[in-house]
Amino acid sequence: MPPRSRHSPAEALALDTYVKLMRASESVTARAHTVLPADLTFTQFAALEALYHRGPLFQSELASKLLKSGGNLTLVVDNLERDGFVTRERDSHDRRFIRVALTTKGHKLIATVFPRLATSLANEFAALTPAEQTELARLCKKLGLGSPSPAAAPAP
Amino acid sequence: MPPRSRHSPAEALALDTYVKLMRASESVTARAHTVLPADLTFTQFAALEALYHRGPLFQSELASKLLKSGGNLTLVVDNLERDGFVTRERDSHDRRFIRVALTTKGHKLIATVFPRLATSLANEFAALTPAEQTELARLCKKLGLGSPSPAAAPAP
DNA sequence: GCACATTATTTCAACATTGAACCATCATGC
DNA sequence: GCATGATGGTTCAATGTTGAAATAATGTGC
Repeated sequence: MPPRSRHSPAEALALDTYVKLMRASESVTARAHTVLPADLTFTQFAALEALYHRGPLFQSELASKLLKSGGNLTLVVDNLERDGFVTRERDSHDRRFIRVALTTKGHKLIATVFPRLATSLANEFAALTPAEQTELARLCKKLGLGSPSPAAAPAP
Repeated sequence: MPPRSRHSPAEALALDTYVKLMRASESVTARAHTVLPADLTFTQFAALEALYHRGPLFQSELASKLLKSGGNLTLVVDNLERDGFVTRERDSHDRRFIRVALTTKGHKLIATVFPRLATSLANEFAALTPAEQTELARLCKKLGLGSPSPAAAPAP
């Protein structure tokens, strides 16, 4: 016997919306990703993009922008450094910090690749009208901020 | 000099919407995930959930449901089998196929954990009204299907 | 100045993920 | 039957990912 769905209407609606949200983000990402060079991973792209649009950053800043762990960034920056796209430099005032900056090669790469991704994303989102995109952005922002529900509140 | 944004309005809107879409899906997933047992990964949960709601599946079916590669599923099922949550059984008619099924232990786990996730998701989506959730689901579905743009069409 | 906590990074084990190479099994055409 | 090709699964190398432990540098209280 298959388990009969015993969800409240609120749960059923949330589940359905969640599945569609995940499918949309995964498939748009997958399709847009195809315009990137095959040997550039999405995380590497995201790191280069952050450095491109914000200038040199500390590894910890990069980690929080990308919502990734510190240990992860160590590896990602390792690989980008090995491939000559970024440089590491210890901060002279506080030598715990490491400043990551684009090399000329890295700057050239992201300056070439980013516009391609922008075009590709615009193409994907052309499935929606501008008004629909604006509404989607608004709903996602509201959702991403989180509900001020008591169940989600951490103990003070 | 920071690169001046040289995007068309369509690209700027798509980029903004995309970032919010990704942030929303990532943060909702991260917050909802906290109700799962710490030693159960999200992919393992997703696999158990598929088996729970659809019954035994071939590994290839599981891979396509979860949008993951075949090689990946081999490892995920390995780990689930090692922990006693699923069993593998060769199909007697076509011995290339492997049928994956929940054990009693696996069934008990997902039957306990899934309602917790449903409640948690309902809590997250309470940030939106039911009408907003319905609209979000509609927009995500439309977006996930992809636009019938000529640029996305593969060569016949 | 010294113990102590704090912070940034690294290291490590475990798992996820992909894509390619490989193996086993089946189906087809001869 | 047997070559051939297609299909499902496994294996492998490389990268991503986390969380915890370890390092290193800084700041604080005394």
